[in-house]
Amino acid sequence: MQDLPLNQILCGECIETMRALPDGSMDCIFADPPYNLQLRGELRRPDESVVDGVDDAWDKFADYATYDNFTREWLAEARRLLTKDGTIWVIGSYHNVFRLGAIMQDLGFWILNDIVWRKANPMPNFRGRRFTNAHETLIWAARGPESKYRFNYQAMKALNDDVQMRSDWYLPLCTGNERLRNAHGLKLHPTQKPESLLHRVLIASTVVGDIVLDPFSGSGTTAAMAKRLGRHFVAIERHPDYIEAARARVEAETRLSDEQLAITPAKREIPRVPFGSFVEQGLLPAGTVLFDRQRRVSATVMPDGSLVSGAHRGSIHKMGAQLTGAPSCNGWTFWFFEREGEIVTLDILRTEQSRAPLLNVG
Amino acid sequence: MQDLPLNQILCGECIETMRALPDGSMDCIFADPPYNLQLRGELRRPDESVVDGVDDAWDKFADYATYDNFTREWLAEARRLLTKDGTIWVIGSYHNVFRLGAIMQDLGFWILNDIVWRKANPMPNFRGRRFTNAHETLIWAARGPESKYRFNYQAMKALNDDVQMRSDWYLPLCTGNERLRNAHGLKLHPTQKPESLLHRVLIASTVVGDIVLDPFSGSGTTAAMAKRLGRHFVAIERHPDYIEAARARVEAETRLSDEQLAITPAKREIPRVPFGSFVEQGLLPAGTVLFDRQRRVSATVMPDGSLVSGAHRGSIHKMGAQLTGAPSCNGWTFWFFEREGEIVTLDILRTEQSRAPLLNVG
DNA sequence: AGGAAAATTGAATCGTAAC
DNA sequence: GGTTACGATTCAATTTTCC
Repeated sequence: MQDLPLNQILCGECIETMRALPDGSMDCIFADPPYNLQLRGELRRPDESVVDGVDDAWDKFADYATYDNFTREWLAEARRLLTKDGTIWVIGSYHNVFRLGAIMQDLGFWILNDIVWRKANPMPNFRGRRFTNAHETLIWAARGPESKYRFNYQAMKALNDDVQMRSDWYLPLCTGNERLRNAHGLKLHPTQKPESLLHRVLIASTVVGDIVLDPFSGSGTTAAMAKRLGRHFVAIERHPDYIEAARARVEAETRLSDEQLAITPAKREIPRVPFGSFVEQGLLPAGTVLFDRQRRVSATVMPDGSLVSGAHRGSIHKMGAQLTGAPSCNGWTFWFFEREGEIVTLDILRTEQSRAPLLNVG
Repeated sequence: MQDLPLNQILCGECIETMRALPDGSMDCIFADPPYNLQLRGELRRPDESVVDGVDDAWDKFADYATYDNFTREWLAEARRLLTKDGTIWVIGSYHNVFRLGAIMQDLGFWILNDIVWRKANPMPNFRGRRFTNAHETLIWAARGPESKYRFNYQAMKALNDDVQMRSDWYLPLCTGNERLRNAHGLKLHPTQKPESLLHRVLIASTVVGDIVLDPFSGSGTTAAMAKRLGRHFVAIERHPDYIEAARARVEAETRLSDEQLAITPAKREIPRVPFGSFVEQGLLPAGTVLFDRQRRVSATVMPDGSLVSGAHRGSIHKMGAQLTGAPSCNGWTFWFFEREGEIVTLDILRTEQSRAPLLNVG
């Protein structure tokens, strides 16, 4: 672990570069391999604009056998690099994920979960010929059935408003300022993953100081999030433009403080804090008006900690779901309110609470 | 289609029984194959009660190769039985779905979507060692890449509050009265699928009168829902207890009325009416001036139903495309004209026509 | 400046009836 | 079966432009 090229983005072919790294040197691997999309013609939106699809050479394979051989090779190397108790995450779509999963099983990986990344804002199906392809799949696997892999259960539970994190994650695409762009203002990389996805992956399955490998680094999301979260990374990428941009991105990233990095202890569950306790304590007065990020819906806080909006009344979660028509809703992150002229998330109450243990309402 | 054992639950081994059915006889197939779950020992809840998992003999395979061979055999038969434009649905979990999907692709099936069934009430992860396994995956595939498969897009959109249906479906498990039970009140089948799931599958990909095959019929959900929705079924099951229960279940089921079975029709299935027929009937006089929404271009209606603008002459579609430089154009929604002081879309002619069948111009 | 309307965009395997 | 021409089809989130 001494001569590892830590916290670097290595330039080279993925398989070849992995071969130069020592056995059992990685605590975790995140891999976003080519999807082998096999797009045929150009696709237009109903307004006649052309969809900018993935037509890069790196996503072209002659046939399934060629793709499988490539997949088997890099996955075998990945398994060799993983520590005995390490885990690997591989992301894909229906075009390739079945081949990925089957080959992983054949190589001896032990699948722990398949995770569905439900996209908040997927591209629609413009021709009305299929269901909106609104998700991608992550396979999370241990090196083998006997691995004592790491899973930060309590941290995941805390991230999910104190109920077990499910295998379906609802996260937005990488857009706006987060998306890296070239000199012409066009997206640098066609498939840049959102930081929120890597954040959850790393928090779930690694600890501070762990070494994370990304064999298909691309725009460097894994590397950047590893640095932010106090993990080490080894990233591999072959395209010089991506490497240059990713290095600048990592450079600009700052590591969080140890305090911020202290995740929920795995031993015992932190007492769940009901929303109503904040109202009781006057930290959020009854009568306060909450609204969502877009200010499309609003509701008023009642003295018992319920929300009222029109004829509806319910918990912060129920009301968020009801007013948006969603099956469920995390009220802590859904609602916002105004405080000292600023708009703040409801979740700030819990954040501040955890830093001030004297106000324990457990 | 004459000697098919329609609307019966056949007793026998799945592959062998399929072999006796003729090529291209099934419009749709729904398959819920064994999951190859490799549960090591009993699973206990925190209160020490035993979780009633899948441990039936039919779900045991020696290794991946054995499972793959079985899978390849029944999927090959399924493909033979499918009509040219038929589709197949296969459901699985991370234990087996990657092998299913890869083999389907190898056999020539063309995947249309992978659908995530998000369970409203999944079993929690009692040990806290993984994410709650809260979904199963359905693979929806056509017989091949050139299939003109059926997808009732408008019906799915209507089911989803008029936004197109996504690839993630949120549906409850099969519980309560819907769950078949034996004489002891215990669940009859370990993996009985909810009727809502089959309802959506059948409404999405079949029409009234279609023939649906279920090679792993189990508790008969596919057969029951096919009968209710006016589809024919051929079901295969080898376990006598399941067959008996499923036959009684189907018997008790009633077919909905034709009225209740009417779904939102797709526009492309409504008979076409040539634009010229409206001119012939005088519903739109020759000489009428058409213009686009922004009144940027205009054209005059000729007696033969063509449009003229400057030196150009052509159909409503060709002219719309030509005058805007677009590669194609739907003239019906592109053009407007003035009627009784109001600006109306050209498409109003077809709308009014369909409401006044006496004006039949067929 | 501020608010409203318009434009942009995303890992996409995205026609078919009629002649 | 091949060819031609019709004509169906989009959601959410940002960002940019317009008033």
